[in-house]
Amino acid sequence: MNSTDLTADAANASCATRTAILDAAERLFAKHGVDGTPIRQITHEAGVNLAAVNYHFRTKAHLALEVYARCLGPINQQRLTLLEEAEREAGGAPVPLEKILEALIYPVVRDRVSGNGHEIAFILLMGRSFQEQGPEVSRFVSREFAEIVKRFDDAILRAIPGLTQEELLWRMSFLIGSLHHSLDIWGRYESHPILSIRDARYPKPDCKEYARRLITFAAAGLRATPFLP
Amino acid sequence: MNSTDLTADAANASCATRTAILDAAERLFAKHGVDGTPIRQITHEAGVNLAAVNYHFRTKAHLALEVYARCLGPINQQRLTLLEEAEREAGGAPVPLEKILEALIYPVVRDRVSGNGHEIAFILLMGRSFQEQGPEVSRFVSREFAEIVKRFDDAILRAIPGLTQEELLWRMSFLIGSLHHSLDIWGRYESHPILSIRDARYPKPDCKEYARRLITFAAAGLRATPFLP
DNA sequence: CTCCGTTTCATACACTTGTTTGAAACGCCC
DNA sequence: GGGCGTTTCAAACAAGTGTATGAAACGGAG
Repeated sequence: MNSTDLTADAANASCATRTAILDAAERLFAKHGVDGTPIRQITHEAGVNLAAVNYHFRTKAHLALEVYARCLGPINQQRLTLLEEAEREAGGAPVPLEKILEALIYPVVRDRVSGNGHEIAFILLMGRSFQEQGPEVSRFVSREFAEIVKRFDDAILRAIPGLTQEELLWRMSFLIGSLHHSLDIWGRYESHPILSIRDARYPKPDCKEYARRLITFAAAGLRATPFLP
Repeated sequence: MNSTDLTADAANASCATRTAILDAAERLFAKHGVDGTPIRQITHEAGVNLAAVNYHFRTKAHLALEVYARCLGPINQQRLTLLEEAEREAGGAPVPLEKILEALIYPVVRDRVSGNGHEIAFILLMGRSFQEQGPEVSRFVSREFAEIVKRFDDAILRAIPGLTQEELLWRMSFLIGSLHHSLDIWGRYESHPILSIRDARYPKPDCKEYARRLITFAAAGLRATPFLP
């Protein structure tokens, strides 16, 4: 009866209209943002009644929270799985940096390219979640990322001896920014305005090649010898 | 009489309430986004009447456009000035990569730290401008960036022999993403949720140190030898 | 079939949004 | 000071927003 419970609030989880709402909301949230998508558009696209969203999820914020959770969970799970796999493969030795970055980056890229079911990347809204959403969403997202950050920080610190924790903190923010922004460009490659100003156009790289480019860039940035004052 | 003219539409530019609206709008847009800030909040914060914004700027979109223009102009101007200065200093030789990045990054960082007049960085909204705003704003922003991109692309290509244009295109998107995201974190360093999950806390770096960290990271990433398949 | 909890529906409510309107106040030049 | 273009103001408008309500439809258990 605790109304602050986030998962499985009032309804029994699996339900046709419920998941239909979640799917439509995820697609529309990714395209126009949470505040930018009216509930009516969600219900229209999902083919359900307007009141359904207020019945299954108590409010729009709760809906957004569950969309975030449903999208973030599998991705972070995959990240951890890939990292542990790489650690097992490396034995006791430090995991190669490129392997770590692959585990961090690839799940969200793969999800972007019409992955397991929801075709549009919702991960792009994660970065914006701290600005647009209320403190509830922000806290949930950051809590969801807590373990990820800790595990990957440790792995990277082992892979790059001499890198301080403070320097890593900033370089991780650089890395995450690179990931989100370039993913946005990659996802809407054909129609992105900033690309049309270049004279020459190049074919859109596929998922693997894009990830490789990003990993190469990030690995070099992470390994850079810090400027000592 | 051309109503599609963007700069100096109906009013004679300088006017007390007009600039008050622009200032308040810039501050609020940066904090809550364009769609997230009602006109009433702008006029209230500016201490002017509600109808003033529709009188001086015809519509809210026009207001946003002028806010973008007023913020983007000086920053890009500074960028070009710094780059030309570095080129003059280098004679005919290629400008050192770090100098180029400094010219690209420093103006927006400096603007962020309570610069010339408007204290809050509006530059953060630039990246989002393609998602939230209509095609008018997107086209304006991308046109505004056209020269910047071309000039800096050329300079970087000269500084890093062997780097292909296609690879540079992607690495620039990585760099811009790093800049925007880390700037967001840096600006709200004390209260950012993602930072509170780390055990240890470090003092917020000052403007110079933050820029140096980013430049070190980006320079290494740009210089990375591309993975050849 | 009947009953009852669950789900769906049409409709309405209260509120906020951007924009418009017409009158009042202001600042000048003659 | 009178007249007039420019600017400000209070009030209202129409449209869209999230949410609440109560009745109708559904679907098994008795």
